Amino acid sequence: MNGVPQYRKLYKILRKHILEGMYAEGDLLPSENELCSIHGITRPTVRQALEELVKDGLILKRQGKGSIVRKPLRNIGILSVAGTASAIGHSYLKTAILQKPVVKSWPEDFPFELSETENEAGCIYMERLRYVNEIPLFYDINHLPNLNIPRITRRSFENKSLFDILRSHYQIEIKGGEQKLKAILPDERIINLLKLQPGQPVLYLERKLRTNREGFHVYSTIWFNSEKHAIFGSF
Amino acid sequence: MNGVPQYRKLYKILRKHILEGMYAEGDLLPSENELCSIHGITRPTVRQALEELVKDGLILKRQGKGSIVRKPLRNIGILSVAGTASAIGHSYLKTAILQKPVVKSWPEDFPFELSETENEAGCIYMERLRYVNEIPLFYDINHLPNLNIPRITRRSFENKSLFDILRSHYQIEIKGGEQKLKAILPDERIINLLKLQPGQPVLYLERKLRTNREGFHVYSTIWFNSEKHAIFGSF
DNA sequence: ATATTTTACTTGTAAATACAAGTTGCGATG
DNA sequence: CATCGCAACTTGTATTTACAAGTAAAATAT
Repeated sequence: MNGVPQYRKLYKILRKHILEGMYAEGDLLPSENELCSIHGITRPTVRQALEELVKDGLILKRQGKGSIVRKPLRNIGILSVAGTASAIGHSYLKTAILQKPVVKSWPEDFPFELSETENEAGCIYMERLRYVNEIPLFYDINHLPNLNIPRITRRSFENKSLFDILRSHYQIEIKGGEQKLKAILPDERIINLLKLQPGQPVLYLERKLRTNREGFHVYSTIWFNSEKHAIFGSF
Repeated sequence: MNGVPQYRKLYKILRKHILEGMYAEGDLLPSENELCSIHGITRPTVRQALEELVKDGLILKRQGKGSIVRKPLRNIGILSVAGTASAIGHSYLKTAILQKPVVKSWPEDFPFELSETENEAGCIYMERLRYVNEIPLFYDINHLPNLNIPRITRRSFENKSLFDILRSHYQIEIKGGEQKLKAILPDERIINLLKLQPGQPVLYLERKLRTNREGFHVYSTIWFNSEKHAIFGSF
């Protein structure tokens, strides 16, 4: 546990408290000075931890008032999904692996620009279908460069997020990314996979995710049935 | 110009330099220590400015290396739009006001939850249609609470962003927000406004934007033709 | 009682300083 | 000549201190 910065530790503690419901929406966190004396650190360090929470959208700060707790959102991977009828309990989420990770060469018509090293390394490819309450919600395909990720094709991905595995086994963390969003009429294959009605549109996303390894990106293409659930974003 | 914090001034300078192309993509900014001596401020202040640029996605930082400049994106209001064929020059963007700001009561079926004060104040309503190269790209309706924004119904909005007017005349700045995204088949009215083919889907967004005035939100509903242009996001 | 001022809190900005940790290139060493 | 290691950079983390500015409630004056 050492090697983890103090502000990071405090961030994780506060994050846990908020997500576990120790505070109601609109409650104030302890003041910065209180957090200092509680955890035996100084104010700039505390402020760094709070800054992270602001980035997550878990608090907002008001000068003269304090740090206000906001309602947390449910996430699926790094996708935030909001139900129109009811919230999605993570217990009802299921993942089917349609294609286990395999080594391939990059597709000819790959929609993203690749760096030299990524191109030479070849790629790992996988396909997943995610269900909520037994109904398919979205289908995604993922490409990542075959760079220093040994044995990834052997790992079991059932009920584990790709991002969790990258983080825990390879110390690869998602730091951000870019995405392109469209509404499209999907082709036959997607219609069958997501069990869509004819003429029913889907959200189509292309994303390039940045990681803590420079030049190592995760590329995802996602088809999302937004009839009953919407994609939710906070910024 | 006093009253503006130093880190904010430096942020604006660096932002300008990056957007005006003083640096190519991948270039390094001057080091933090160099920026300190150039502008006569200390490192924490410089780091605050750089932090803002990171948030904007204009730079990324690598420990031991420096602050790397990234390619800037074009924005329309607070929407980022990427062209599939060619980039959108802002000179080709046109705005038509379908409904000038008027005072109304909040709609019955308003999709957002309102605070007490917002509810009592009533709302300002406006509709716009935005064109790129004479082709309608998206239609948006906006609701904002009628709280301390005198004479807004009198102002001209031609070629001026709603957000620009809120900022310059009322010191209201957008600090963030939440959005819900879906792919839908639009109704007749939207089909006509955006000149869509029958059966052609659109991106539908509902957003609630937070401002520096507590309890003052801007609510937008957007129908976006994503056939030729996609919505682009950085996170 | 009500309105105003004060006070005690909150977060925001800023300086000066120190050391840790990652990156890169130069130079000594084999 | 090739390689290793060191030195000189870079950003990351952390402390200490000070004052400014916004908020809200208590104290005071009207």
